[in-house]
Amino acid sequence: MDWKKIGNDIVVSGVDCLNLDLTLDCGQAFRWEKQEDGSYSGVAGGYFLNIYKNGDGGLVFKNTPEEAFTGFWAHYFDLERNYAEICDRLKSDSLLSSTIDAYYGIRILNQESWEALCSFVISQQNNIKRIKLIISRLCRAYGEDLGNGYYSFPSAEALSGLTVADFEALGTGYRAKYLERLSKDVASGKIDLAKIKSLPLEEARKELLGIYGVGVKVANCALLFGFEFYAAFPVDVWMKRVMEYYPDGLPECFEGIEGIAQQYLFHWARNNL
DNA sequence: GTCCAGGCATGCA
DNA sequence: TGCATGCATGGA
Repeated sequence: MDWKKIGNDIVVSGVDCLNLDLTLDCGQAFRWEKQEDGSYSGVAGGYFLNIYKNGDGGLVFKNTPEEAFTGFWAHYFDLERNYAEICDRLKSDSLLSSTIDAYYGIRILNQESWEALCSFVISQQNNIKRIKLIISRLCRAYGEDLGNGYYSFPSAEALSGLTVADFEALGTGYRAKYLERLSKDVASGKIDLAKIKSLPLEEARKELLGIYGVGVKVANCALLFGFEFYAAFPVDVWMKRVMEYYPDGLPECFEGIEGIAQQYLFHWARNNL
């Protein structure tokens, strides 16, 4: 991975295995929208970003300060990780072999713990389109105004004063009571997300499972997308169908990177099952 | 109108 | 421990 500043843009070359359509619109993050020119706009880490690939395959971070790129976006897009090597390894599994060829370029986005946990509590028994709708309302109502109609994901502190009725008004349905308690507990420090991130996987999962409204599926999504546990393997209604292809358990080549394998299988399931 | 979605808490055996 | 049930909402 190599990058340089061109005007106000950061242009990254040598990034293999990154398909923006597949990565930004595959149900791991809910705040990216494709623009008419094919680029993607969204917000993460309190930063607005417009991103696209240029004709040379370079990844263009438009109007992006160097410190935002090095301090946040490079890690968010997991640019330091060798996905080509990872995909080669996963392709020793026969189902993933064809799946990775078909959907090459899905990456894991390293989202902030709070946003990921909160988003996946909202995601339960819900569809991706409506998850995006609810989160968009949440950010517009309580996030920081970044201009041009973009808002940051509201902090736990910003949400800690809301009532259950306030969350219901966003369309969160029966999840409102989970969000109300979660916001207060994270804001007060009763739930320490940074500490959870520092624990071994099994202990981190146990901590998350102790949170009201967080079960196995939501915990594993949060672990994978918000706590950098690449061995977390979320199983939702789609993945349950995929699991019939692995009656003897997951193959050895998934070891340690189960979450990346899962993203390809999830995408395959949604398009083929 | 019915069914479903990146499920969970609760009650009951 | 495992299983049935209720739950809010909006799109198909």
